Amino acid sequence: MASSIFSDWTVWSDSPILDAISLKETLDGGQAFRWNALEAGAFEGRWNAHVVRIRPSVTCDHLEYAIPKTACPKASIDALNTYWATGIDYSALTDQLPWRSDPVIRTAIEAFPTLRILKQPFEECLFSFLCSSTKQVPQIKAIHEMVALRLGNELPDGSHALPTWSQIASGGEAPLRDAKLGYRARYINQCAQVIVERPGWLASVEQMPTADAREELLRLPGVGRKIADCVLLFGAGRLDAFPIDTWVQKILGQAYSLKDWNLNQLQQFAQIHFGQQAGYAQQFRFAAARAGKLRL
DNA sequence: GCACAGGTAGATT
DNA sequence: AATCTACCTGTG
Repeated sequence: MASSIFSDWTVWSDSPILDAISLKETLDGGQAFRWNALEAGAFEGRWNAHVVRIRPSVTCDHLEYAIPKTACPKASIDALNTYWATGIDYSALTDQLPWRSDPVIRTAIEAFPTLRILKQPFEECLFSFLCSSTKQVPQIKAIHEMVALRLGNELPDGSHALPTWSQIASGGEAPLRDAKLGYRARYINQCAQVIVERPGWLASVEQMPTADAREELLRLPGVGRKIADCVLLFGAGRLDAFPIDTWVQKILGQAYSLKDWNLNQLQQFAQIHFGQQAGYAQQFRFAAARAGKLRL
């Protein structure tokens, strides 16, 4: 076997414990778009300047990781813990969801018992979901690779990071069009121009209370309620953010008999019935719906 | 050829 | 305030 640029597999002592199906759904179910499956249940992912591999241990009671030999181990493990929000007790949160009274939630948790919400870099997450409108996961992933290759810094393994907003702004719209972003290219370029004109603004948005942060994100071209809530949920740990897309709309319509409700009414319903973990509950329903576990 | 895919913004009822 | 429609590209 050829020598690898990656370190040996190492125990990730603070790792979450996930079954294989929940792990795949968490990494490749539409929250993040830069994870790829390797052999033997392992995954390789990229965010900011990090390239990380993870896999279940032989005994499946923790995860192991590997990083490029040139990477700083301490920075990498800190980044992993942040990305996975390992400080949050997801098994306790799962138990707080209304599965006892809600058969949809119960079915979804049975299918993906250890599903988690990632805490991705806020600025990258905004880019990701600007790419996502009326696109399917494989296409979104392909777009990410093309944009990274054209505009992002090279990483230790020869692949590329996603570009910073500054790099996107400098590149203009053309490379985004080349990356098959279509009409989204104009929005992304406009966002980049706005963001570089206001240094520190986007970072400050991440720190705001959820409602204020959402209001700020909605000022960006191409960012509507759904994308804003995805960025808050998957990029800022706001589990109360509740993105309503075509899937969720269908689920709420069928399973909760809310067929003729409009988006605002559905938002209200979610806030009242699913509360502080509304977004987490939504991700369970979304995963179950996509897996065909719900009658829709 | 044509509808549809984890939307949004602007125009038109 | 609710309902069209254009906007790109890929897939079935």
